[in-house]
Amino acid sequence: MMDRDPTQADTVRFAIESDIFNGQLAPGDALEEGRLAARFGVSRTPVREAITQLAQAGLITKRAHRRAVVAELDPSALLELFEALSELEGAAAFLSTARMSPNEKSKLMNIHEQAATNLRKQGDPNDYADLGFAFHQLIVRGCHNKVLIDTTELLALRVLPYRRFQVVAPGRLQRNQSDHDAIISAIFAGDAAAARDQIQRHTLEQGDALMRFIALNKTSHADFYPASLTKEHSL
Amino acid sequence: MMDRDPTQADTVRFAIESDIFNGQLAPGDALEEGRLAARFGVSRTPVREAITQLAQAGLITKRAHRRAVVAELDPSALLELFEALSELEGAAAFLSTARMSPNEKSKLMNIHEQAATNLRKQGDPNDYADLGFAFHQLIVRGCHNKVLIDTTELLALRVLPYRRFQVVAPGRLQRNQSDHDAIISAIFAGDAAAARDQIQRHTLEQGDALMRFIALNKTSHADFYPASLTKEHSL
DNA sequence: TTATTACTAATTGCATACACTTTGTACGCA
DNA sequence: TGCGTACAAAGTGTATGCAATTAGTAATAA
Repeated sequence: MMDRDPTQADTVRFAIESDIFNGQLAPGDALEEGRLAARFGVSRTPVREAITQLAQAGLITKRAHRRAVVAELDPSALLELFEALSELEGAAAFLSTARMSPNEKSKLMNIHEQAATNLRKQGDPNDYADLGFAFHQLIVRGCHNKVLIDTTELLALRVLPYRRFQVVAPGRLQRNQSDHDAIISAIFAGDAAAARDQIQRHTLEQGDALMRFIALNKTSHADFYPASLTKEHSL
Repeated sequence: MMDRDPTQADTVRFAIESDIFNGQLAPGDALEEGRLAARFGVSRTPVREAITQLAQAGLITKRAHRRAVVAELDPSALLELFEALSELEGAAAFLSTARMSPNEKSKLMNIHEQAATNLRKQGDPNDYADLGFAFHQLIVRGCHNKVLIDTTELLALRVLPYRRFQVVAPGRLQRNQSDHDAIISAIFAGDAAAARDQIQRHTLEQGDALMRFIALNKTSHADFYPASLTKEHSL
């Protein structure tokens, strides 16, 4: 949508996105055009435009004459989101199995092994999460279908604000890693159907876990937002 | 996104959408904020907002300092779009097989039979096209997953401007109808996997036909836009 | 004639102003 | 005290104006 020569609306939009993914802005938080305008040193016009775009993308909820808020997903909405995402990722994986270049495949394997190492050496769980994100992203992008990629990543973005809820339950990471094992095996074996089924089940389970965790912890969202979440997620 | 109390931007947005789907606005046509504002009797502000939203939805292409144009899809982009759409519809059909209510199923069958009658009696092809659209829509909505439905319909919208290109090649409608036969049979038989495969192949073939037709007729788009296309497509 | 350049007109991006809607608060009443 | 109402403060939706950029046009050179 935006090209070179980013307009101020693009800049503001990106800044707000970052805030949402960083947790500076939590689901349910209100977005006031005036304050944002002041904060970014622009008028309300480009801020409004940015908000409109984010609303269209589903990251923000906007109703006429009411202030925009960062989209809040109740458990059932989260479930739907993950169900749809799992289908999209499954479709992408199916296509990627045949379409990924050797270079893309080796990148994927590389990420996967880095993750394994991180796990073995009990590295930073945040790093592990980032590697997992990259893993999924590489598979999705491997399908070489821009529409499918954009659509999938748009949905993936919508769960990102909830990522910090990710439970680090005992054995969860190992389970994740062995899931990834199965996925990567299917891809390298050229078994597209298996790749689809594996990643679909995997993503669905991730969603299930997250959903249940949130459902069980209905306390104010703010409690779960640690002040220090510095890592920027590349989009 | 919009609720009751539609704002002027919503009104304008809807009007532009209609123009695009009616063919008043063809792919490649420029959208001037000033003229649109004058035409709708509002200022440029709500027009800009409407355009921003449509751009985000993919119906319009917008670059900084250049005027917005109705999105143009080259054959390869169309192919990608249909590939993604076929996966989405396939996923929806898979879920719908188990989730459609008896009432929804009977509605679907009803539409299908109306289409059969239209075909047998050589009715208006436009009516047949509308029934086909409704057929797909009912299946998609039958999955009861709002995210998946919205995502799928968003992509379906993006091909709508090209719908008038639809070839009425000999036997094409019969083929379409027998495809639908197979799909509906799978759904009523409760065979989710078959429903998925059938609708996926079907949608992919529709896209292929359209794509090839457009590729073979590279003349100015305007040639293919008959003046009389009065039917409004319900969204 | 065709291509290139300079210039003008049209158009976009943004700031500002204002009316209308909503939200927060204090008051009055039960 | 609790609830509803009225008023005040804040915020959103839209109109308008202006500067920066693009698009159209005419003049010039090849």
